[in-house]
Amino acid sequence: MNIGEIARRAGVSRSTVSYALSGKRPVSDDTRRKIQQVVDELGYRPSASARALANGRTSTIGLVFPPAGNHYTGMQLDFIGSVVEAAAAYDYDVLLSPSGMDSDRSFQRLLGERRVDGAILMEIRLEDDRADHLAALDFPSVAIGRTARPEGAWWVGLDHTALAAACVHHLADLGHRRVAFVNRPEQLLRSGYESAQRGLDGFTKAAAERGLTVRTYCCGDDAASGQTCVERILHDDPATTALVTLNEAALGGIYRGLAKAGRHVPRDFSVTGVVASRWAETVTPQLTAADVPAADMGRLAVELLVERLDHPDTPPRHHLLTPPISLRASTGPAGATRADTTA
Amino acid sequence: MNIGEIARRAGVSRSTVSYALSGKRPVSDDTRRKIQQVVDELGYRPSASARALANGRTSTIGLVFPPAGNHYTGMQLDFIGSVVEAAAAYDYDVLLSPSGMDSDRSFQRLLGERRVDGAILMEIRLEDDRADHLAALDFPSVAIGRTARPEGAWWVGLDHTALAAACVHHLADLGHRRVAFVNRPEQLLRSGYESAQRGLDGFTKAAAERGLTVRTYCCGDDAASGQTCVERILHDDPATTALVTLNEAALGGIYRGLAKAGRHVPRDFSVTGVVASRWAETVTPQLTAADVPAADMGRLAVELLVERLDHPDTPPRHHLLTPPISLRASTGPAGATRADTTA
DNA sequence: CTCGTTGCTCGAACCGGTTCGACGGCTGGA
DNA sequence: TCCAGCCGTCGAACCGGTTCGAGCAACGAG
Repeated sequence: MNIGEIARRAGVSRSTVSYALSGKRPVSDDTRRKIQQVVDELGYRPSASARALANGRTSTIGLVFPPAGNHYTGMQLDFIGSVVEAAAAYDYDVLLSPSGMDSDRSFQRLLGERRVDGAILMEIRLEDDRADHLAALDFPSVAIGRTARPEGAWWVGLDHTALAAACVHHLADLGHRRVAFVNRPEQLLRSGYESAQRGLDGFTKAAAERGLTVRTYCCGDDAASGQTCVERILHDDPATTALVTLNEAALGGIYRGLAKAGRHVPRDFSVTGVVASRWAETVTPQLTAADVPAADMGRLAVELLVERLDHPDTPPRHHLLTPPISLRASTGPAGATRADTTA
Repeated sequence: MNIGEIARRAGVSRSTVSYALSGKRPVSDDTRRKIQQVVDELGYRPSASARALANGRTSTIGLVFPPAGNHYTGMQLDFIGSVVEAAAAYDYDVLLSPSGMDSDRSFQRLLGERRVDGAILMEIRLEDDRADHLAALDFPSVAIGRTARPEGAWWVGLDHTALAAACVHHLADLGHRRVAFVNRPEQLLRSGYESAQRGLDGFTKAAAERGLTVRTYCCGDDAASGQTCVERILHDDPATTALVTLNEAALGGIYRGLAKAGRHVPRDFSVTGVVASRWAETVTPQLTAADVPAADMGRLAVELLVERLDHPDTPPRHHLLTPPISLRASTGPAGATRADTTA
């Protein structure tokens, strides 16, 4: 059931079938109907590979996500879901590529073998080999997150600096003076992982502005690490009354650690951070947090990429999002525990 | 930089280059070295589309996941991650396809346009259009989950009946007599969603065996629904002392509902169910549950599919997994609340 | 009636690989 | 010395589409 078969049965040439189906040249009504009938009868669909070979477009976009071994977070799932959905709306398929490094094998497949028309990069670093590589090749791509010098690039990102700062201000406004910061794992921070770096930066600067006493911690992406981290925090400075976290996966453990230490949230201890709303609402008490609009970001990334593919000469565009803090139930005025602090 | 260019620079014919790279026919060492050198210099990689067109294999597998609009659960993320990883190990890419119905557009793209060599189906129903369709076409596919009549099919599944029963027995052994079942959303149950159906079945039968008094509930896939559901349970029968759930996403809400109602877990109320371990460990107290080995299942599915692709005439194979219940901290002997029940 | 348009359709070339049959040169045995 | 056989290479055909230039028929204008 290739195009030749259709042509034969419809009594026309292959090119006429092609034109009838693509509409790129006029075809008489009679002919078109005849062809359409044969196509419907046989359930014919043109081969994606052949079409891709002929016109150089695969109608597929690559979604490059973090190296294996990493634990996936809920946010990433939301990204993937929304990217796939948005891509489908533009008639693109999504090819998943687990990739880390520049010279990664799977990365080579995407680009070198021309499996995709463009790519969306997740989990950006401030200095990002992959992003640099793509830019050097002028390969159409959109980053979810922005590098240290995002000027000439296409991206959709979160203003992690501002978000972390907003968390600090929120806590400072409530009277908290000793605040901890629970970041993503040290390995990610050190490798220049954007949200970890900018979040830490925003936290530190805002805390300095408000004259807070702070400690910052790295924490593994799982509940057990979260619990351990809280233990360390309370051991290092028992007078701590609040924390800010970027670490979604550790959240459950953080709560558990606080409960074990006898700190009631939000009466004795406030928790806030940057987390997707779904997860903020899962924990009890529900987390007051800057909601990461993962679904929007995925959709926006696809829209930018499609635009870039359709109009190769458009100047770079981007979206920098700063979602507001959603007040839920995990933060409250400092006070109760100040007593035993001063004691 | 196509194969002709390489051939010209190496001073050989296109076919020789092809053979040198694929190794399908012997090539002299001199020639091979010369070709390899040119390939390395130019960073040549053969076009995936052209190769797919020529030899009829795309080296891509399709991962068909649930229709958009569904909320994704943590389990699904683990599946996706492990499938992608395992596929990469076999040199396959993974194409994501959001698909529900048989005649779905994106499903048509995968099969009709021959974008993939085989497919993995997630979120199987007992009567599954997609699975039937694939079977009818003899299209290589592996289901994650099994249909009502899985005989001739390839699949890797969980014995939900046995798992739910195991939860019941665990609770009954602890002395619980009035137990609730929190299922996935009603819409999923009614559409014949496998885990919801078989889980309910296993729960009901085991409860009857043990002479328990039970009520079963459907619950939306989010925290708020979980909370509401617990309220309904305690309203319908305040003497309920335990529940079994399949609903990962509602878990946080279930805990919250219990806390709001003043039931302490596990002292006054036991909770158990079928949940991926990552999520069971996130909540406090950690959930005693049958751990869904999502990562293993993804890997096994890929292995089966690859085997089926490599040996088209192998008789159908499958894996039925029955992970044990991991004892954590959310279940305990019935007792404390028996007092006010009998009162 | 003839010529120039206009509107459809056709054949051929091309995209970039793979694969098959054939062929030339070298070696070894008779 | 001659021929068989083997090894390595080549040219051509093919996979299934798209696209371009050309050709043919019908039609209106002069």
